Amino acid sequence: MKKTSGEILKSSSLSITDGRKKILDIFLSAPNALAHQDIELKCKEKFDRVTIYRTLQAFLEKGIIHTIPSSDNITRYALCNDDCIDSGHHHDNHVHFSCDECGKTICLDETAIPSVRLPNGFRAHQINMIVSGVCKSCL
Amino acid sequence: MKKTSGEILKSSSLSITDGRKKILDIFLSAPNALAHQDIELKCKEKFDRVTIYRTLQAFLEKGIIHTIPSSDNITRYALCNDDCIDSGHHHDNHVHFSCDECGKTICLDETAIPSVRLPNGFRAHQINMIVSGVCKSCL
DNA sequence: AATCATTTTGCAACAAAGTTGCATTATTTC
DNA sequence: GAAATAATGCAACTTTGTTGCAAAATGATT
Ligand SMILES: [Mn+2]
Ligand SMILES: [Mn+2]
Ligand SMILES: [Zn+2]
Ligand SMILES: [Zn+2]
Repeated sequence: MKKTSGEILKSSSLSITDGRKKILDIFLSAPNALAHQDIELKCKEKFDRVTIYRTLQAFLEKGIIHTIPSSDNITRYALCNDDCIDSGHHHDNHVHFSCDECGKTICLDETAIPSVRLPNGFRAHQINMIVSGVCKSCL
Repeated sequence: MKKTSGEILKSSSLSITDGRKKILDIFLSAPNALAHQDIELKCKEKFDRVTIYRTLQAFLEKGIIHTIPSSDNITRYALCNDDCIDSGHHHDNHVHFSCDECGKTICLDETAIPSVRLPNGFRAHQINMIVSGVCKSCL
């Protein structure tokens, strides 16, 4: 059973506001990762740009969403799995896929990032893997 | 024997200008990846901001440098190995490391990106792996 | 349910990053 | 060296993100 936006906000001890509920609902029903601009287009007339920035910031800190690095320099956000919310720090260990055709970025939640052996002297804390190519829908 | 900036520009059929030579020299002597701002700080008084943008763009297209995706939304550039220049398309298959301490990003040229098995229906064209943590110098 | 303390929001103003058009200057070709 | 071609600097602009502050909304308390 999936949690509602209200429940997620409550369990993250964020006060429940129209803006946060709306933005979280957008994430909950989105099939792909969202950039700030995507969210702005979906609720520009309702909420200020600054509010969206601050909301995303709050969600990030609470472990509700995570960012996805990209070559095109646009920060994209996607929902975390529940563990991030509870534990307070991110451990999204899956591969991200960016489609060259449709431009969409998605979380491959089932695809774990393979381990890699670094040169001596380097200590890894976090690993990101972004694969680009053609996605399932565009093939 | 390392190529000079002039030789690299010539073999990429780019006309040789003071700006391009200077910026390429900065890359040739840099131990880490450079953001636009890093370059600007090193030659602000000499070249216009726009010229730096256009130079980086030209270097990218010619396969002289490649971009490194990052979470902090800052595009960083580093020299490609020679193959990219000759073949005309990028195939920088190494891991990138971003140090949380010193903030520097470096190419781990000797560390190949491990292969990963994607779900059915996805076709990979390019793979990026960015490891963050503590680098050799900061340990 | 009304009150009060605490957060959140919208607005304005700003800073930084990146792009485009165009006249001027530099580089290459002949 | 002259002509053709390409690169540069400047101005103007867009997009992205940040900050301070007053007004509005939320959550806790009575
Ligand atoms: Mn993800
Ligand atoms: Mn590299
Ligand atoms: Zn696609
Ligand atoms: Zn370091």
